[in-house]
Amino acid sequence: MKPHFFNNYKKFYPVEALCSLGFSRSVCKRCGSGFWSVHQRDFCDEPACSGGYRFINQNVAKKIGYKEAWDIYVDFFKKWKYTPLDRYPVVCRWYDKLYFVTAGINDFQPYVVSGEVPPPDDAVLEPQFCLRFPDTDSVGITGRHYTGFIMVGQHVFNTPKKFIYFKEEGITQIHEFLTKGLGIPSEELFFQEEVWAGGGNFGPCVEFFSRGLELGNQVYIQYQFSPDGDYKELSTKVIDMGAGLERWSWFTQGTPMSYDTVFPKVMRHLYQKTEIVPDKVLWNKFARYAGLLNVEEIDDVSTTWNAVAKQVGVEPFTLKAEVYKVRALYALADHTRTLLVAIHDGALPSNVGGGYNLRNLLRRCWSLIEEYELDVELEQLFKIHITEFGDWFTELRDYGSLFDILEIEKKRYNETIRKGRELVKRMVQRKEKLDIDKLVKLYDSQGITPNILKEFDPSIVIPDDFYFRVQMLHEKSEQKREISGHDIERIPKTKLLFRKEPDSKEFGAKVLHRITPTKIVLDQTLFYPTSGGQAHDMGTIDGVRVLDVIKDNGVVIHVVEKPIKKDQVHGIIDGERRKILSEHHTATHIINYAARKVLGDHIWQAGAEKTLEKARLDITHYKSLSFEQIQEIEQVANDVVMEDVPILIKEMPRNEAESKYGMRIYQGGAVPGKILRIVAIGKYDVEACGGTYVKSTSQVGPIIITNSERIQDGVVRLEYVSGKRAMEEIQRQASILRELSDLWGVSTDDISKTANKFFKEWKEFKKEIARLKEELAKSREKNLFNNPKWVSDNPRIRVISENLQGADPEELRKVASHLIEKNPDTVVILGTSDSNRAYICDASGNDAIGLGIYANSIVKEMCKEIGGSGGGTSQLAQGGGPDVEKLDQSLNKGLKMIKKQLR
RNA sequence: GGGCCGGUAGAUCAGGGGUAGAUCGCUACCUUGGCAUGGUAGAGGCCUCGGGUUCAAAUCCCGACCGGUCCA
Repeated sequence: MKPHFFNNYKKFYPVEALCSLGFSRSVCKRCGSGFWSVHQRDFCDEPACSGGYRFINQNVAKKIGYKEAWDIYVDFFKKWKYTPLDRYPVVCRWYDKLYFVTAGINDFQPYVVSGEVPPPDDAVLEPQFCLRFPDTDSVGITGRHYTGFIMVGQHVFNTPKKFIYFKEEGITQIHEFLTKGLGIPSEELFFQEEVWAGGGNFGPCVEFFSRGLELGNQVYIQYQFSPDGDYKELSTKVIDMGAGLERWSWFTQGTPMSYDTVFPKVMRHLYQKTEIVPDKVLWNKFARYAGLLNVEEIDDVSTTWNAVAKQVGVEPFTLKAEVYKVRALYALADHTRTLLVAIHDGALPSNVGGGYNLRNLLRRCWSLIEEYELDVELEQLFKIHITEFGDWFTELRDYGSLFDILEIEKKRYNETIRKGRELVKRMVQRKEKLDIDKLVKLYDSQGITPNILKEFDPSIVIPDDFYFRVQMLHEKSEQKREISGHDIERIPKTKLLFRKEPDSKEFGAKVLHRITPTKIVLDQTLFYPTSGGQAHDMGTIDGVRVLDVIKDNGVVIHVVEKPIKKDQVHGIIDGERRKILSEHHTATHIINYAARKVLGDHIWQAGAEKTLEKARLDITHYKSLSFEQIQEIEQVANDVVMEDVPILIKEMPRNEAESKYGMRIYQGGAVPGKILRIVAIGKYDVEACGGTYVKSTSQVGPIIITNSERIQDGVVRLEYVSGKRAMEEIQRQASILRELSDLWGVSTDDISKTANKFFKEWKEFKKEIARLKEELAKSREKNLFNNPKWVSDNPRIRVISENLQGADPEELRKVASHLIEKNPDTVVILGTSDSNRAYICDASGNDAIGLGIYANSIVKEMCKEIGGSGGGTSQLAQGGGPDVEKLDQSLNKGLKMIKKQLR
């Protein structure tokens, strides 16, 4: 696509505006891109083409602070009627393709960009905090990379009906802001032609640079990829300008790295606590080339380091040591800010999904502290960010369970490291071979890093492609997803009668389409289809049972038991079933509120299901719930029930709902459409949801939490029942108790005391039995020893053989092993049996073994006699078989074998 | 979402079809004026649970539960 845009640049880029601003086009002699500048030049302004950052320690423009730059920006765009918005949460709940917001435009994907939902305003600006985990290794080195940063947005939404601004206006406005707002002289600006693609859309894009630093880029989203690889023009055309706010203040201040201008308080604290003082002269020299060290974009990192070191005029080793040391501080400052915002917005560190990125980041902080032996407390950094960054984004002051979460994460981290160390220590002690495959396996399954291995065995060689090998372990073909194959494109959306008439049970409708004879689509329906975790309604259509109800693209499909011929039909829904489902759904919202109240604001819905039997809600939480917490949630939920809070359902425009209730309304995930259906339980819980509900909380009846489990790291599942099902549950539990109390003849209050007593007694009896068996064995031993079946003369071997009826296999073993322990010249053959199986145990004393009498080979032969098999060691062997009546015969056989061996 | 690893004494872990172990901790006794320590003896186990294979399962297989870890 790039060559196409390049060759037809007049068609795709804002050529007219750039010309009238005094810019002319050149082609970079190094990278071949088209770019625009006031004075002609051979190279574009990419750091690699133009020789690095050339604003360090320079005064290109007047000095501007971090937030100040945003304020100037908002102020500047006012005259073009741009509306500034609040930031969206970084946890991207409205767009299920992403865990986190990675660019400002994500705020409006997918429904605004696709045209399905109107934008908050025609032209908007927003300071969107974005997360970029792939940049982790560049943080603190290139000066411009962050794992969490503010992307300043300029978004204009042009619809076929209304044109606002597009390429020419957009670039003119940006030019004016850069020159007059930030005060950068026009001849210091470079506009480079690029192509951007994302989220199924693409379009031309102009990146703007000054002195080797990209200050932002403006995308003109105007095309959409088709499934067949082709593309088509979008009806809605969008300006998507994004710029890292961090870079603006950095550019004007010219400090070596941007971090010092973004969170100066945090940096000051870090310098003070660690007593690390960056070498000013070195950093000023280094910073100019720092931008070239973006590990994501260069193939050979060490060559680049060598080149940079040469430019700076020091040994690569010295440069790296100094840069990495200070980088640790920059990384700590960046990572903690990222974590603060992400956790505040509802994400949790865990081992799945986006949570894994957060845990990685957190653990990287601790390992940096350890590696450089820094006297830094992470909690303190968070606190300073809360003051410093929270001064702007005041919501961050409500940090909720943050410090709890950190404490638990720290414990987990320490535990993992400790376990890893001990495991490696043992392996090294045991002199186990630690080949490459083993190292990779250790890291993959136990998280044991090569560093830990080196601690215990410095001779271990870690291959350069270590992490590549880890990835190879995970390479597997992706599972294909099933796609619903209903041909319903041309059928009109079904009118959902249950929305307007939640209490109706019967309706008339027309059959619009028969997908199969038993899968029918009506023009309207009262049947609630399975959606939003709520199970479907059941009932009849013209007397034929409805088995399933599915929704596909707004069309409701009724699966019926047998074909219905008529075109005009009458439907009846099962009111009792609907009632229970509505109760369970309402209870779910109440439980969600109760969990949030008891556990904290980090609680979000992570999934839900409401069936006839029970309901369940998965919530985001960082550890298993205690029984007390479960009971407290149950209590709070039932308080809401008893308060008899009316449930209000109203439809309202998405923008209005978002601004009135915030992003909390998206508990169930993405909800498409311009109009949202808002379900409010008083002041307790407000959600955008399409389910069915009762009229007020008291109709839910008692709510009983029946179970809670941690279904994965960071997600806890609550299972509960309400109304009629709750009554059944209470009675079920009562009858279990009743059964027990009847059985044991104690009152229900004493059940646990009695169970305790029984368990203790059981343990005591078990020990007593073991002791008695031991005693019995001893007396048998004496008896048996004194009555050998046969004693050979020379060498002298005592053979003891007996059928010990009534003994169990374990007793045989005890007796036999004791006898040979004390008397090495003894061979023991014992048997016993129960109603369907005979058991044999042989033991051979050391003297006997020396004469070739092996217990295991004798047992094997003996067991053949009784139709079974056996084995063991030459000293002690056991076996058995089903032919009980042949036991004596088998014992004789054993005796014969020994006699034969001794002859 | 997918893969991998683990669950054995109060704690940390060996063992890996055939007699349940080590270290620390615990209890008692000895040593001492007392403590630290040292010595001796002992208590402490539903080998997570449920199925299966087997003459025999802590051990092998399947499933559940609990935990850990890596990757997208």
